[in-house]
Amino acid sequence: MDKISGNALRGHLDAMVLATLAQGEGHGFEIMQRLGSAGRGALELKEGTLYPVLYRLEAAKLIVGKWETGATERRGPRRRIYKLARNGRRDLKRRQEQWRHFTQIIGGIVEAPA
Amino acid sequence: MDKISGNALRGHLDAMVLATLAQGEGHGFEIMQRLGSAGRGALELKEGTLYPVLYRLEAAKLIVGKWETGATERRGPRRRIYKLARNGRRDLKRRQEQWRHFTQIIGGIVEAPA
DNA sequence: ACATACTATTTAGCGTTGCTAAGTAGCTGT
DNA sequence: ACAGCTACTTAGCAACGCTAAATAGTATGT
Repeated sequence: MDKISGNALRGHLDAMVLATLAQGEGHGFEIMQRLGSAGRGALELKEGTLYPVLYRLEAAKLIVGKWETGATERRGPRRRIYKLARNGRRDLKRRQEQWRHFTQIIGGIVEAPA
Repeated sequence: MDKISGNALRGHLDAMVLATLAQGEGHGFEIMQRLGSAGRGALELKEGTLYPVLYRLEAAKLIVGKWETGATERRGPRRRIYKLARNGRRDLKRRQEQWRHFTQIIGGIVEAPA
C-alpha cells in the first residue's frame, strides 16, 4: 500500500498527535517516530509537518510543552517535552467521536455497493 | 453531530463524487442533493465546492459530461449530465482500497485505547 | 582537525483544495 | 413584478500539510 499523506491527512493530524500524547508525554522527534511506527510504514511525517502541529496545539492550550531540564536531562540537543492538557484530553474525546462519525458517513458514501 | 466539512473532507471528496456517479449518472445539482441525503444531515456541500470537483474530475478524464439535449431534455436551465468514465471506475476502486487503508491506519492511531 | 551521521528543533515559502459569496439564467406561481 | 426554485459559473480567500534548508549538540571514524 502506498503512503498516506497530503490532503488525506488534513484535519486528522491534530487528533493523531493528541492521541499519541494520550499514551504518554514525549518530545517532537519522539512523537514523529511513534507515529511512524504506529503507521506501519504507511505514514512518513516529516519535521516540517509535525512541529507546526505541536506549535498550533500548544498555542490552543491543548498540550503543554516545556524544555527538558535537570533530572530528566540527557546529553544532546535540547528537547521540548509535550503532554496533554486538560482541555486536550477533552478535545481528544470530541475528536474521537467526530472520527467515528466521519468514517461512518464518508465510508457509507465511498464504499456504497455499486 | 456537527457538520463534516472543511479540512476533514480534503482528499476524499473526489472519491465521494465518483462513488455517487457509480450509482448512476447525474447532473451537478443532483449529485449535490444525493450527497446531501447520503450524508444524513452531516454534509452540506455548496455549489462552490462541488462544481469545481466535477470540472477537475472531467479534466482528469475520470468522468464525462455532456449537456442534456433532445430526448432527455426538459424545461428549465440547461443541465450537464456526468457519468463515470472507464478510468473513473478503475480510479474509484483504487480510492476505495485507499479509503479502507486510510481508516484502518488513522483509526488505529486516533482510537487507540488510552 | 575534519567528515559523517544521528538526534532535535526551527522556519520560509509553496500548492492543493474546500469555502465564501456573488453573479447569470430559465421556469413557475402569486 | 416579485419571489423562489432549479442549475451552473467563478473570483478570491484561507487553512494546512509538504519541501527544503538551516542550526546545533553529540558520537564515531579517518
